[in-house]
Amino acid sequence: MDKSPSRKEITHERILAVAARAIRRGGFQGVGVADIMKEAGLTHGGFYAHFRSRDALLAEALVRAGQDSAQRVNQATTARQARGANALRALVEGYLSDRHLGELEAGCPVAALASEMPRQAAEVREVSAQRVRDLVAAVWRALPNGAAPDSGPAIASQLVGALQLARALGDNAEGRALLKASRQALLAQYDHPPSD
Amino acid sequence: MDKSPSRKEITHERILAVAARAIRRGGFQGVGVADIMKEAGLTHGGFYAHFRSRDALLAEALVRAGQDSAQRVNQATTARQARGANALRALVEGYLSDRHLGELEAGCPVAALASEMPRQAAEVREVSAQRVRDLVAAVWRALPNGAAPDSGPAIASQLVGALQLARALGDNAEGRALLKASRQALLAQYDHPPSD
DNA sequence: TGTACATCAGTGAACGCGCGTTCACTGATGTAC
DNA sequence: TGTACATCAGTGAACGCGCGTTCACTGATGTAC
Repeated sequence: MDKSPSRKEITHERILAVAARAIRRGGFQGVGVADIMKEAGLTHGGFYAHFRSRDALLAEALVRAGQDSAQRVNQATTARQARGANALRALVEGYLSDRHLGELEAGCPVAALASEMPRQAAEVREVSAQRVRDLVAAVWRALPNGAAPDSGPAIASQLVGALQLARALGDNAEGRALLKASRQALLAQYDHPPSD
Repeated sequence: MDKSPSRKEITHERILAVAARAIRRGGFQGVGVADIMKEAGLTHGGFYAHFRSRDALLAEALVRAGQDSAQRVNQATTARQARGANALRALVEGYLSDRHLGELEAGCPVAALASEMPRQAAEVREVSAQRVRDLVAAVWRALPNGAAPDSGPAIASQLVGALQLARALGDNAEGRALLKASRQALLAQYDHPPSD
């Protein structure tokens, strides 16, 4: 049975929740120990009672961001499936939605951080690689039986790339247009709607 | 007619060439004024005779990186076309090559920097958006006549996404496998080889 | 061709600032009797 | 139930360091005569 969490564990979780959002908002390099602690309602001095180093926080925060995002994706996907979409269509429409374009801070950490990942310390890169594997696996699960094995990585790439290019264009008409084009191209290829 | 460049212009170009590689290697945030100047064989004090600010350098360096990379892509594409590939296949095989996976520093700046772009100063974001538009346009030019209009953004997204995910996995067998899968999926969809 | 001077590219010290990390301390929590 | 004490989470000052930016200066380049 779960022990009820200690005071320290509660604080640890609060720091982590703040950091998981902060790394997506500001990037790995845009996040400071003092900022995180302040946002969690603490002073920076206490940080090292909770984490070995800043990199250790980044690694833990990335894991947390992945969990949060996976849960959100699952909820959104389930809701779309309840309205009649198949698994792949539900995933693609959710991931490449205007909503996800804007919600950088609570969205997929791979899309938010991919180009910074190769530049991180080893412990952060390991967690990063696992986030990528998990994303590819999630796409794979949404594919119909008998899909080509290459489709998992290919579709995952397109999801991440489209969101990033759209965000680079901006959360505006131009960005949304790119997102829509990628979404429609994907659905046309992998999810031919029933002709009626 | 071109004036022969002044001493200052030559130095300016040298700083820019160093910076164009440095931003791809270290990211926008990983690049320091003093580092750039040192690598260009100068002291940091002279920097502000060449650039208004660090952000102004980042913007100019990104333009330069885009030009360098476009030239490389064009050369590689032309070489592959000379060996019989059509324009799209040549582009995809070049962009998603093991070589490009490893040469972060001289490769496509959009793939190297995409997730950092939304976090930059306005002058850097404007140049970033233009890099994205140029990439989509380059893909469009490689498509056969009559291709669906959505294919430009969709394929550009997949190119950028695949390179980034592969780099996050590492310049190793796992990263190359993801790259290969994306490449093959793309070519199977958009460039059905002649059956023989 | 040679000298005198103005221009200008680059130097290096200095600035204020914020970073990651350490540490002696405080004050609240919880246990022992 | 109440007091005494040990534990422990969090505080806040301090550290060394590197950053972007400024500026008075130097020494080389190039023009005027």
